[in-house]
Amino acid sequence: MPTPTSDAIEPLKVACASCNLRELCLPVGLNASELSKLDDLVTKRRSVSRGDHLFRNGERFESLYAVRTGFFKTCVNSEDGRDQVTGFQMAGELLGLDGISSDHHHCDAVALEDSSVCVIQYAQLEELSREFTVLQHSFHKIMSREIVRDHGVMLLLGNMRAEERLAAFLLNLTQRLQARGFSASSLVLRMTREEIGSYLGLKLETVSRTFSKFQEDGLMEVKQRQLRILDQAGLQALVNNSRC
Amino acid sequence: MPTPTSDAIEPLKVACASCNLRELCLPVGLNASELSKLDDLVTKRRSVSRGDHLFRNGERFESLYAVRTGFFKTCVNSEDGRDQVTGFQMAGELLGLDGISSDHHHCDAVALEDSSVCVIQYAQLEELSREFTVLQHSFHKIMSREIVRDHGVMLLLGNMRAEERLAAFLLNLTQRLQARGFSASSLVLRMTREEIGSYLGLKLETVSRTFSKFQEDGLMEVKQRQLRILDQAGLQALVNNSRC
DNA sequence: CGACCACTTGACGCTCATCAACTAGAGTGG
DNA sequence: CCACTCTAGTTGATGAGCGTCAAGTGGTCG
Repeated sequence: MPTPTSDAIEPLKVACASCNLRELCLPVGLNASELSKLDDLVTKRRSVSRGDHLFRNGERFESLYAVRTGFFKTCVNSEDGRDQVTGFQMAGELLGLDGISSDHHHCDAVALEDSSVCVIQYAQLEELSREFTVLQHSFHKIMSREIVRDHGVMLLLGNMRAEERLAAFLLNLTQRLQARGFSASSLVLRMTREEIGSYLGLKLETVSRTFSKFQEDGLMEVKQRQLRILDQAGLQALVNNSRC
Repeated sequence: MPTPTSDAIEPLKVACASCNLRELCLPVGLNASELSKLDDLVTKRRSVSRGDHLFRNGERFESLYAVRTGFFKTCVNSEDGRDQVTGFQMAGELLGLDGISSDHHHCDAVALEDSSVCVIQYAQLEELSREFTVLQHSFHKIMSREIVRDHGVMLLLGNMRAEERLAAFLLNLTQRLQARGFSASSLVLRMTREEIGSYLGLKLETVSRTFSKFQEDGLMEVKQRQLRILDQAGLQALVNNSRC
């Protein structure tokens, strides 16, 4: 149950121009004057406590959200109660793109730790991107990148075996963390085995077993959610060599 | 092997305004004057023979393609030679959205029957969509719809069993055919069992077996690629009731 | 300290992949 | 027109991989 207090809207001015995520987020490539225009659009910040929803499937779509701090998962659910995690989002990544299609969200977005997001009014974003070619183009690129990413997940779900899936997942995660200035080898998972399993099309027991196997094989150290990659090349080899 | 002659560029004028796909394709919601502007943009048509590529992974991205007639598949391939069909496209559907992310295509698009497409210069589309709000919005909706569709496939690949996957696939296919004025019950597959399997994360033998089982169960008639749906509700029930 | 939840590990069985043999239909050439 | 070939599809036998069920461990929080 989400507590209403956790979704407090902060009226604080958030300056994209001074945000350290501006090279990862929507503002990529904008010049100073364009950035200041973008700031007029991103006027609200919102805090979401761990476990709470940023938005839910079926809710009216009005805004995109850029993760400022924290960590999210998105998941779709079928009528008969099946649940599929479609992605994990960290700082600088955009949430809510699915909502554009029908003015309603098609998935749930849940904070996996206490998080804060920048609220981007979608109507205003469309307006501003008619004015600034660069913004328009980079928004399109972000949507397209999401499509490419999803196709990669389809490849993973359709073709790979459990070990390959988990290895690919870990490499993707560490790569994104590294792009944000974190260590490429040491990380703390924000999600449960079950959530990883849901994303990868596996059961939590299989995820757990595969972690144990990676540890036995000297590829990594696993202490609950504390991970240390010992052999990145080894993980990469697992992903690439389907038959070995 | 693609024959060079099959990719002939036809300089024919293609009028979106008079195209019978305008309610399914990019022009949705545009008025007469906007439609005529769009026509200035969509100046080329291209024919692609069965088996030939419309574009390939790695090629420079310059245009989107709207399927005018025919049928396509798109597939991604990993470094180690794995192949995953990411979608099947029919009349009115857009191809190439993945290319926007990096100015290069990230998948192959192959015609499954002799086909023709409208060539949409992407740079011009961006330009025009800065001018026409409606076009901008409907383009965004198309991209978002692609994301939503991909999430649906992820749910299918991550959670469903073979019968459920095939049933969901068939229902999706007939629904799209019906939207184009074809029968909801009788159809001819344009793709092989292997291509269906690749899309659904199954092997061709499993697809074949599952078709046979559906036939035994009286859900449909299967004669090679000629299908007839006998019990649509039965297929729907398969998709919805994961435990029966 | 006790309760709870995430996680681990083992035993077993189902689903689907794999391998293989066979059939049907389409295209080819004598 | 018939044999020949090629590809797509069907069907059977077998087993690997992962799901399921169950018991147990460890860390966390009230």
